[in-house]
Amino acid sequence: MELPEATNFIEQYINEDLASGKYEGRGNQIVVRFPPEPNGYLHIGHVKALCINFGVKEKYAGKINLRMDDTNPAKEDYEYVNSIIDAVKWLGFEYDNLFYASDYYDKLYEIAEKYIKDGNAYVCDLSAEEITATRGTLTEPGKESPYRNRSVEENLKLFREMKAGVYPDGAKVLRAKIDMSSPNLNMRDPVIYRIAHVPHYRQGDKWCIYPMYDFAHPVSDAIEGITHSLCSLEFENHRPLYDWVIEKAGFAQPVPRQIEFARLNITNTLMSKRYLKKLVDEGVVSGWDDPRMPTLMGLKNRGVPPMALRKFCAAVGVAKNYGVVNNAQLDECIRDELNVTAERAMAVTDPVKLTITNYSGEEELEFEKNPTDGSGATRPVKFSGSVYIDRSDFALVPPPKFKRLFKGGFVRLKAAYIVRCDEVKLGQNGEVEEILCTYFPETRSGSEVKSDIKAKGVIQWVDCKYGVDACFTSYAQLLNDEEYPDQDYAERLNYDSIKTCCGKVEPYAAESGEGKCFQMMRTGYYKVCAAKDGKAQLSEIVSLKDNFNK
RNA sequence: UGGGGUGUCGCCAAGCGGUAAGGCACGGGAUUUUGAUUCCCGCAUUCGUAGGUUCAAAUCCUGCCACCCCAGCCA
Repeated sequence: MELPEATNFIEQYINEDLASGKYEGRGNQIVVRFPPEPNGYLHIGHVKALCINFGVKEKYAGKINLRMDDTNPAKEDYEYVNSIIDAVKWLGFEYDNLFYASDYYDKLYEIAEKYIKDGNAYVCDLSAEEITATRGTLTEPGKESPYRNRSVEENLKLFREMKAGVYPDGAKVLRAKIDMSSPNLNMRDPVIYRIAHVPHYRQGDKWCIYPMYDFAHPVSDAIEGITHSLCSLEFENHRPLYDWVIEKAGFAQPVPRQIEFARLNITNTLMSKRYLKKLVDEGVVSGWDDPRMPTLMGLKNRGVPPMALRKFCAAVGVAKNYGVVNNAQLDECIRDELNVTAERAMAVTDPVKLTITNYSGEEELEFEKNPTDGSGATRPVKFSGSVYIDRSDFALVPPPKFKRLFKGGFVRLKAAYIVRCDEVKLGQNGEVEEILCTYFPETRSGSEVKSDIKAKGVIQWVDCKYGVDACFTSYAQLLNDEEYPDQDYAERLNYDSIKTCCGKVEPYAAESGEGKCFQMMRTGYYKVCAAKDGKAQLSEIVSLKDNFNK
């Protein structure tokens, strides 16, 4: 059979498995799954697992299930399953089936009874503390439970009573009977069922015993006919148990194979659910969808295009090395995507008035919507000869290599004319108040007439007459680990992480509709938000590269 | 101190016995009505380390070192 070229070690394994012919009876179909527990919101770390799994499905024309790994009723809720589904869809991934581990509870229970009948599981009366105490240590073997050798009949009776609700939480557990002296702690008679008189968000009060991950996960994979169960590195130690569970359950070959990969880490990006929750609970952020959060809802809210996240995962690759990707790589992927998808608009965040003394009247000029998407589409932009430019685009004393405006210098007003600064009006504190310029009609943008007048730089502007008041929000970089190793993440996020300033923006951008993304020329990529207090609101997605001052 | 993993450029990451891909970052240059984009060019004689096998090793063998994971009735 024709095998696709493997681009990472997971695909190599899949190719080997395919080549071995083990899936011939199933038409060589590869089946994978993405199994989040619905106990929280998906974040950027999950995108890697998503991309890997959906990537495999795509590459091998296989199937993929979205499976809610909901075996702990105390933590799970529909709120999370809905948010997970939304996030997966937002990323543009289409799954073949939506499954719930909780739908397998009957089957799981049946297999547990089989374990008992086969002498592979027993009901243990030890308390949680006692089980911990007898588990042994890294270097010493554990001690066998005194209940380890109960008869099949007794185990069955007890287990059925557990299910019937005869015992309180913690009174008894079902344990797999494996090897208390195994060097792998996971094999020392792990608990596979616990009693929890807690209603399940989907099953209600039907159950008071719930299967543990180590039992439910492999069985769920096997039930669904998963061929490759991809998970993160910390489950490597569980693989022998994974295989044991499936083998003793008696599933027919071929059975799923677990393959582990390194999870995603990004510098200055908090990825642990626990800390993320802390930020929400302490009110450091406005919620799970705060634009500073690395949750998919947060990223979406910030204006990050889903494709940028997928490109990022592709760039990062898949391996087993523990690594931390520099967040510059993420930023670059976001820019890369926005560069071709975002329209351009002009905005000034720190306005200074520039008046052209020899211009009168007004006109409509052509402004290219996006010079990089190849469309060449333009839109009109009104010009009245009196504009706001950004304070940083003018210098009283131009630094070396300065390409923008200074007294006596020339600069092009983007899409308009080249102007020369003749005079500068200063305020009481010496700050620039107004810049007076002369414009040159023959330098009109797109003009056929050749002009000898040249300008080294091009700056953006917003017309005084038509410009709209705007509020710009930007999210500062978190303090980095090297400089502030002891700083708490919550503090880092809190520290000046939102900055706002008021300026002017073109009406085109202000009226373009909430959610639209623009590159505000040299100031960065921004998302349009709902107007507030009569002002247009623009929030930064990612800053633009700026090589000046390097 | 048991077991399971991992160590290739500042950061990710290919490589699978035949003489170090790529991306990010960085440096230089060209084009540009965004100091953006685009486009060139440069960027590990060396693969944790010490030995060994081989005509030939990042790739095979051995020892050592470093880091990560495992003692939830969480997933």
